[in-house]
Amino acid sequence: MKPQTVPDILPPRGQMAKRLSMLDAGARVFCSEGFAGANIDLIAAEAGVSRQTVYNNFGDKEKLFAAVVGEITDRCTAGAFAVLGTFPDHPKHLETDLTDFAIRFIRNCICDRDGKFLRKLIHMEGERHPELFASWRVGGPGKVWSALAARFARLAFAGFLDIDDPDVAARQFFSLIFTDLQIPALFGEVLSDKEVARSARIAVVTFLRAYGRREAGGETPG
Amino acid sequence: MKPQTVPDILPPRGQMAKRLSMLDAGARVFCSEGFAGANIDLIAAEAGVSRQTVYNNFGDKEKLFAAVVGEITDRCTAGAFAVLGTFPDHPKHLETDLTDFAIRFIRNCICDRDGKFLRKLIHMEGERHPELFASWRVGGPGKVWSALAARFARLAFAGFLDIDDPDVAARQFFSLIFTDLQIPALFGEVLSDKEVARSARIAVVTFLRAYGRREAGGETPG
DNA sequence: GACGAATTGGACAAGGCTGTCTAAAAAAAT
DNA sequence: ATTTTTTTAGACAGCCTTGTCCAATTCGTC
Repeated sequence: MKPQTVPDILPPRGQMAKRLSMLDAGARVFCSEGFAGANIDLIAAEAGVSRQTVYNNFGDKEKLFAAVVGEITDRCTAGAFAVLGTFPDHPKHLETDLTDFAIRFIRNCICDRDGKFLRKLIHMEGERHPELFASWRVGGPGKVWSALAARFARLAFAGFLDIDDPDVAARQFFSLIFTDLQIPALFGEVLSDKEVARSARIAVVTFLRAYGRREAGGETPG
Repeated sequence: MKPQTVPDILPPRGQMAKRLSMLDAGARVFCSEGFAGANIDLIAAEAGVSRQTVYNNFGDKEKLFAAVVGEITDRCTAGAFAVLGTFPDHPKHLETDLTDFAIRFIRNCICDRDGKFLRKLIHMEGERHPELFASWRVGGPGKVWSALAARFARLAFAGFLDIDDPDVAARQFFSLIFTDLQIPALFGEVLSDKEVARSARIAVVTFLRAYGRREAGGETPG
């Protein structure tokens, strides 16, 4: 063990720190001003670097934007899979565990900074430059849905749920989760933990009304 | 009957035609280029008027944008209420009638031109200029949800549904309807009638699994 | 400490856009 | 038919932005 050189990228220092700083500032400015309205000088200032450094690192505005999109989509996909790893495969109390899972998903994938950025980036440039998001579409939502569907299928197999089509159930689960978050999210409103918890709770209640086991009566098993 | 003077505004002619044309072109250009990227010359050209006419009618770019937002939000709200008027208050076959209603809603409020414009406008400027959408928020989704909740409550009272909170059920109904449309809509993809019908169908099936009457068992009553 | 790479701040040209102004033309109203 | 209003095309100033270039400076590393 020679702690002299640190080959790992644990503390992003030096060039990497600047690069991340620029991507971060780029995400902020692009999202709030739009691509055309975004000002490279402002991005450089917010990143704490000179404009020339931005051009040195990314070439031009469009390439910077593409890099920002790549960074955000990667982070969002990683975040979604991280939360997916906390799915309650062996639930003690199904409703509670699913609700907690939903809360984690909302907090880490929808209401967080990257989630907001991703939504805005897609809305801004999804139609004009779909190729920027092509890899995200197949590696992000597509895979996340499949993975969640597999978890639901396992729960159904174990007798916790009554599901015909796990893929449909997975997509509808997300949709129900987002029900009351969509409009506030559009206007950048920050949701309190209480609101998030309430949204998750009523979503899971409805989800279980639709997909919970029929024979075993609802909330009072014992 | 003196058809010499036409006080009504039935055929939008003259100034009104130009105004609508400008609002229309403005919506197209603002939505595809963003506010900062939108070019007044291009809007004027697409509207078939001179740039000066745009300035004469709306003052400046921001006022034109506000007028576009007002026009689109008004149209979307009106469209939503028009579809709401076709709700099956006395369903012959609940699932079929609700599915048809959902299809009408998708076609006329989500997948139509104004629906697309509204989503983009909100995403672009909702956070920066929430006041532009304040009246829409209370008069649009808020009222539509309430109205749909009232219809569901009536169906529940008539014994067709089993609903605890009609407001929640109404919002979740919309949410389920949009499940499979969100991402394609983001990328401007046009949905076939088949896809729309399928989305509506599986949404209504799940909705009825959650909120259909309990005692009258679903598909396998025996 | 010394070297090379990266960074900085500023100046700079080229281009685009907004918003105003004007005189001519067209449209509408009387 | 005439008068009034609206529309048009074009020119124009002012401003902002992108992207490049360059000399001076700082940073990371040996």
